[in-house]
Amino acid sequence: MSEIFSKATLSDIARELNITAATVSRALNDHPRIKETTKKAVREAAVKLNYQPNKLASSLRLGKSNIIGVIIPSAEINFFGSVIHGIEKMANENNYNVLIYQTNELYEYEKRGVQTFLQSQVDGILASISKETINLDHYNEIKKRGVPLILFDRVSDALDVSSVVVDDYAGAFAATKHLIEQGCKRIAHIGGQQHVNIFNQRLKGYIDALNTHNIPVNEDLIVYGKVSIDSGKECMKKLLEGSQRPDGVFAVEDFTALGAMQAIKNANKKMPEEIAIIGFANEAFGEYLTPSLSTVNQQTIRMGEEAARLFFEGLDKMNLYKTKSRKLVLEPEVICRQSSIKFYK
Amino acid sequence: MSEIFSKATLSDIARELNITAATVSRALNDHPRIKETTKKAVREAAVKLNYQPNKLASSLRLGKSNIIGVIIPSAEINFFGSVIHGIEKMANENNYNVLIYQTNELYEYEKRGVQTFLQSQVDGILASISKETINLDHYNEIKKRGVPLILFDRVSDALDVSSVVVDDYAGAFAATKHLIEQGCKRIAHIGGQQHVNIFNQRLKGYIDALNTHNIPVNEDLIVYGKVSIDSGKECMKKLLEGSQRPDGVFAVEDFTALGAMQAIKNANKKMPEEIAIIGFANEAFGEYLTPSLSTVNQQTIRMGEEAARLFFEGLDKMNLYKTKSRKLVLEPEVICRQSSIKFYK
DNA sequence: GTGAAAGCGCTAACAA
DNA sequence: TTGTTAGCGCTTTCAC
Repeated sequence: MSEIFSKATLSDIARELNITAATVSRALNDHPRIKETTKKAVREAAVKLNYQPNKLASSLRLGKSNIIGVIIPSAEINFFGSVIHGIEKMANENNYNVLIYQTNELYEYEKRGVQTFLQSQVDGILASISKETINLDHYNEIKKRGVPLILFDRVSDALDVSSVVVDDYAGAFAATKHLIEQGCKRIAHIGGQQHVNIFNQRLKGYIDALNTHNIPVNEDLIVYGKVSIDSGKECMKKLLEGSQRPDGVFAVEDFTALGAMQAIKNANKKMPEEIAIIGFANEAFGEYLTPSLSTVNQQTIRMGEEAARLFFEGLDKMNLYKTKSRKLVLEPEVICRQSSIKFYK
Repeated sequence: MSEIFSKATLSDIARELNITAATVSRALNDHPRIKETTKKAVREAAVKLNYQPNKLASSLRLGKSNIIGVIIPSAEINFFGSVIHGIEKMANENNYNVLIYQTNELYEYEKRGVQTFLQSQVDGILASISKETINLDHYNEIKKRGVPLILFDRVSDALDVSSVVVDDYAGAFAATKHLIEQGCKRIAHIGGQQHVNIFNQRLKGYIDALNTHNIPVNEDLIVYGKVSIDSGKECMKKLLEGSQRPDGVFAVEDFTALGAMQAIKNANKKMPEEIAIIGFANEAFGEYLTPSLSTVNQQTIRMGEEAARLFFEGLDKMNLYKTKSRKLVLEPEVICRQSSIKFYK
């Protein structure tokens, strides 16, 4: 392989045709005042020389990279994979690229991600705040620099930026109501870290659903875990050993529900007859458990699309931060499966 | 909010301190021949002005972007999420960033992804070939431009590049052998598209395991599907309706196995007593099915790490393509769960 | 319709 | 130890 790796530039094409780089640039960008014949010649030379535009150079010149930075807690969580799918779909349609940064739910990584994105001159940042994060200075830094910021799913009211969330409160309310309708009398809740907004909202939805249906809220039926399979198992064990044996469980999300189901099986309780259970998030595995897991669908792809849409709309308006920030709330829906259906209508 | 969004540059710092931008650049990069006091002053001014380096400019100048482009079929597949995790880990350690492009298993998107990456001046591309792809010109283009290319998982022997794969043949052999050891006599295989290398290898491993153990290969026990839950269900139905009722099934991957399990349940057959089953890939859900699904672990995170490592090693050698391409083969291991264990030792 | 020239922000060779 | 200068590849204003 003796050939030298030659990357052709605008000037190479220009030299080939005895014109200037400026003309070549205009021709390739389909500038109206360039002769058709010139454009044709340029395009042909570009193909011949195997020209690929250097986006770095163009971005530097234009002050615009056509890159969206996306910060997510983990690419291994199905939910975020789906959201990214939605974001990429919109990005592709608008000729944008997507850079992804995983925080592994760690504050330090999140800070690094923000910094990396700012240095890479991304045109906007879409982010979902990690569980560990409490200090939000790095996000304020983004705003301060005039870089559009949109939050999705894990948002914070302390930041005045546009965001897309699922109505966790409504979803939790509906899930709890569903259990009530199935005849459950002692409905427990396995919650998550309460400083995380969405988990707190789900707790509230649960409580209000009980109140609305005149079922007393029993503190002994509420336990808080760390949002994982193991934690779900632990929490459920506690509930089963408590004095108030629940006949229904609303788990803060599906992995927690999964752990709880294992604990219930270990205790030889029947689902849904003795204990009905419902999760949240519609993770892929839920459909295939035995019994299949009822859950709440969050419209993940749509969330990604909407987050990207908010970003692009902000671009159109020239400056996102000049207009009032918008909060988009997607309506979740209960998915009834075997784990919660006691009565067949 | 009246403040102008001002992005400080090297010259801004220079002006502040009455020195030149070159010195500032050197100071921030900790150049040895810069006075300590100067460095200190520069760093302080940088903080004061809230300076963030413009990586675009630096990359353009250096001809090096410190970005690795990763092409994957889908971020929603857990497997690839894990691999990315491994890649990002290595990338972070080496001060690299990761750009991700999803092909959705489509050839056209894959081509676009490659082009986008080349234009973005990524320093290297790690890719997993989509199912639909047959023409490989776009990958050859990467090589031709002297950009390092490493393939992982879905590789092609037609491309002479370094790669990381799991030994699919060995994994399939071990999985089939496991079923034989459990006493299965009529072991079926639900395969995938045979032009996809890994699926073909798994078929071969299955056949050779049977041969090695003197079990005749029965064509009626081999069916080919499209690698999905529904397809797995369909294929299993066919097998159950056939004349050669299998007492063991090796499915080409876990989703296929999942579909097959549903078909088996629908037919009221007992697992593993009447039909034992094992999948491939160790998807997250397998552990939580009833019965839990035996499968083959592919060491996904490790795969990402090794792919990235191959890239960085190539960098050290100045030019990846000057040295012979390396094929790294990770050894998979059978994970025995309830779906396949007939005898407890 | 095209050319000339300048500059985006950074770094490196060469000078001093 | 620091300054001067040039240039990475592209786009755009101003000129003709």
